[in-house]
Amino acid sequence: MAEKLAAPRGTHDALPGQTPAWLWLENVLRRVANRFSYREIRFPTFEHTELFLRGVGDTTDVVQKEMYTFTDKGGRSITLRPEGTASVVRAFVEHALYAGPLPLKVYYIAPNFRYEKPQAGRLREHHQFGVECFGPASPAADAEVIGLAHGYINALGLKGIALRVNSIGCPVCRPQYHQALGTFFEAHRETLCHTCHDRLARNPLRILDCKNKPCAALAADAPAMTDDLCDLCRDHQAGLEAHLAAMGIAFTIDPMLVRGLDYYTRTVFEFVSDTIGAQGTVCGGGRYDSLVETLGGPPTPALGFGSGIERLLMMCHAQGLIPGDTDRCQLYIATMGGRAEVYAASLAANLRAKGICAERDLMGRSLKAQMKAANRSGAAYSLVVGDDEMETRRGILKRMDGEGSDAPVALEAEEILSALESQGCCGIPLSDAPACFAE
RNA sequence: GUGGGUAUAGCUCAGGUGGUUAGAGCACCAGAUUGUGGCUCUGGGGGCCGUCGGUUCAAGUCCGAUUAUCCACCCCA
Repeated sequence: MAEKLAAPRGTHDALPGQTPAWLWLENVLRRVANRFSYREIRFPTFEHTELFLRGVGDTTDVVQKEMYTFTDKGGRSITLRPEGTASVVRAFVEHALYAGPLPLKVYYIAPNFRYEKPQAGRLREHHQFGVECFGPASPAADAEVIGLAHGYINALGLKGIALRVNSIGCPVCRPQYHQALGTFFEAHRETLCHTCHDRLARNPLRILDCKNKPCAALAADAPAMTDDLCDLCRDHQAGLEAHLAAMGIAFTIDPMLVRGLDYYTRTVFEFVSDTIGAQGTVCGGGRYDSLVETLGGPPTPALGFGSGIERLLMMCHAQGLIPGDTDRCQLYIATMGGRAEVYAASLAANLRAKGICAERDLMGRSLKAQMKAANRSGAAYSLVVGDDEMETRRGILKRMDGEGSDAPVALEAEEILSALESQGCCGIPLSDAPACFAE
């Protein structure tokens, strides 16, 4: 054998045994998004590097040291998307969706790429369910977006996830706060850690998020943003809290909550679990009222969140929430002899066209081994086609669960189909409604 | 980018202080009066013990490096 290759560091395959869990999760997410009238948006996996420099912010770690950036054959600087919001906003502006009816509500399920050191719940390619809502400035929208996240967490049955909310102000009040923070931390410069010295110069807000004990202790005494919010931000925050309370969504105000992406204004929030390791943020987002304008569109308030699919899956696994695979084979056709094998091919094809999941041996196995395979496939019924059956044109539909009685049947697709249907084993139309609308 | 743990079969792991042909369970394949699965029993295939170098008469075992992986910091989902 030739030398083996492995998937790149920090990436994972979803093997056939694991994809049912992904599909289940994605379906729940799509349905919940659908209930809130969100529509799916799709966008490229790579963008011009400048989009993220301008959108995410060039002081962020994500942009400074985690992007997969390369020059393409045309000499353009291209970057593999590190997060979804910038792409959605770009599409919103590029296609002038601001000229259409607002609010515009979109969701996506897409991979993101960041050059990080892999860890529990942290990958170099991870998948995100994200939603973005363009147009509304009202805190009702903040509450609805948070409500959507709350909605799928409930729909999945997840326990032990806490919601933390904060306001980081707006372009009017944040500069004052920055200044207040700056002077406060400047006075205690010697107790700050190395990285926080850097933060002090670039973005003192980040010091609040530092986990180093001395910094955290200092941060606890730092002036809180809530004290420096302008009236409009204060009203907005109060409105959000009132909405959340009315919706029965429990939350805590966390003055230390700061997000690492520069575009956030006012509301920021996180849904956090402490059961999946150190990387416990399962959903994070907020309002970004200036981003559309920053990326060349008209001033348009907007907000959204991103939610890590892999982290959600980890939690669902840990809490035993993932249902068994229901995509089982319905009929396994076992054959003996060349004539039967060819006939089984036509039977299987006809039944599949009628929406039955029909399986047959492709490995040239003995009848006994075929029955084993049938059992393993989870098939509800099996049908043996051998010399006798080819002679009499009749066979026996055998129930693989060993219960009830086996049914004689003529060896015609139509007859087999009606026999299956009479036992409640029905075909599924091959052009079904989209999964998110299926009940 | 910084720190710690681990690396033996497809998977989960055994292999005291170095000592002949490296093991188990699960999985896979084949049989158990030759046309019928699940349970049981029997047998089989499959490992340059992550890689390279060092110590030694002798290395899966000790030392070093390297790579991968896991966990934590940082940051984020």
